[in-house]
Amino acid sequence: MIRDILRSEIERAVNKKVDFNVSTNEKFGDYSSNVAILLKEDPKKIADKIKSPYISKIEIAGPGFLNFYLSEKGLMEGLKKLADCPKQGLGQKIQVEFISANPTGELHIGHGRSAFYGDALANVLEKAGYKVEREYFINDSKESAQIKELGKTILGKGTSYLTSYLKKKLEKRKWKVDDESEVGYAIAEEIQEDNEKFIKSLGIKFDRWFSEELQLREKKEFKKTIELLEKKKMVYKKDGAVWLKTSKYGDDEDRVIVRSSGEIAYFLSDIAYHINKVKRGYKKIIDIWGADHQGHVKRMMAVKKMLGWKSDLDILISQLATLKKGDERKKLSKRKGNIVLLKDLVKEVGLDAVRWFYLEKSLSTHMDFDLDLAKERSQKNPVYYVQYAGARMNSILNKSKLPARRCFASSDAGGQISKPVRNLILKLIQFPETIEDITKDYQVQRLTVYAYELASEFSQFYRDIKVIGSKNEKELIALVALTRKILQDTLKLLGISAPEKM
RNA sequence: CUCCCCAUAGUUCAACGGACAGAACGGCUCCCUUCUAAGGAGCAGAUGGGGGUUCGAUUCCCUCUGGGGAGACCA
Repeated sequence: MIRDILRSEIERAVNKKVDFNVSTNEKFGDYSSNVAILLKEDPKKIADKIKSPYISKIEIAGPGFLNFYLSEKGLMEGLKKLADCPKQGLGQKIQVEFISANPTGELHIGHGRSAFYGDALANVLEKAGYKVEREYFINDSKESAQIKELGKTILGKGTSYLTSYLKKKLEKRKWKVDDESEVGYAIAEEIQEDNEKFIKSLGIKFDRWFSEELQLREKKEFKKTIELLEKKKMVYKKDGAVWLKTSKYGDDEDRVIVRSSGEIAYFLSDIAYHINKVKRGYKKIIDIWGADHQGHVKRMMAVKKMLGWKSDLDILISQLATLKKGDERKKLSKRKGNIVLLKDLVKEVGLDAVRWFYLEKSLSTHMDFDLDLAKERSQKNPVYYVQYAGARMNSILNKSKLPARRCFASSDAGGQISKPVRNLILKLIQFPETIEDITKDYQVQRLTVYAYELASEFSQFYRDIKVIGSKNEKELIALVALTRKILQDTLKLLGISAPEKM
């Protein structure tokens, strides 16, 4: 990346250890750095020491920033680096677990956050060179409370989860056994199957569907986990229940892992699951949980410390969506029935617009879900602006008689790079930087910002430069082809289609 | 009562501790003999209050206010 090249050029010039920035901000040169401010040195002196063929000009501005302008060679170098994107992953294994909705009903719009965010994050990490596994945990243990609850409803002894969807599923069903666990599990499997189908239709592919029942409970993993924790002397009995000393490792209090009834608590299952994951040798495990699980973060982190897990564990919390109707704000609640299914939203608004709608927001934002706005946005969504720019690129490439070469080589510039071309190149070379930034801070919405900016930059280029018939047509076609490639890559990471025509 | 998250234009959202806080939608002006006007150019409009750390704070710390979550031997 050109940013890294500039960084090392500066490092060489100052020859000191300092954690400085090299950033882009179109207002201030192509790249800019605060190195002089941090070192409290005369920026001019530092600027004079930097000699690089990639830099054509250094400006000193503001409270001592160095603003860099790339030379033609710098621009071309940046474009060359596009091919080998970032490489920080080096094939390390990362696991991303997301959605993991209970198999007791359909996915609602709250699940959409985890779904699209997790998918896009996994895509980005993959692009950055990590080996990513996407995993979905199915809470389907026959011992678990919600499966039993579901079972009760099925047997007519309760009303939990009783949606029209479930009612339809239960029509004309007769049960030979009178066992809540068994019937609950049977129906949960069917619901899960429906959900998996639906998730696939969203363009999300999981590498592993991890069943709590089959891969933990049936394999006696709960028992093994308790034994392990006992061996570590981390458990004790109180009031007939088994407790884990999580408070020793940063949790607010100790937690029950086996209830006095002998049933296991969900927390134990979660520990067993994470032990299973850790054993697989990931460099990093990323869990995306709903806001209702935020209270569990501390206890899981406590277990990580307690057992000395080697894998990094990042638990991301997706904040709740609230439903807004006019001035009224409602909590999404299954019980109150003001739940909106994700499939209905997709049906109404379209998958591309829905994905954009979700992905442009950071995970920690409390989403105010205004259904009317979402519908309105189906027509005014920025995603169409981005796609439209892509369609224009296609149109140019199709109309030109010249073949689109892969590379926009230095010689193509013909000695002079015009402003619109230059701006477009600068935006292109920010692509790997955006990927790198996201792998560090997981702020996936940067990608939608980037996509929009790239489309916008291209639209200006389109206005100013007539490609077909120009004397530089060959070079410009190569640039357009490259832009299309990067735009397609970006949309692919977001899981959004790139139509050839609109 | 304790813990966690949030508070930015009229609205929905952005902003690795950096410069003059960006977009979109909505409002107001302009631009179609030009490779797709689903486009482009421009105007108006915002960091909840008070402290602190820093050369520099939307960002970090404290506090107040206002929202939302979590606080079961439910998940």
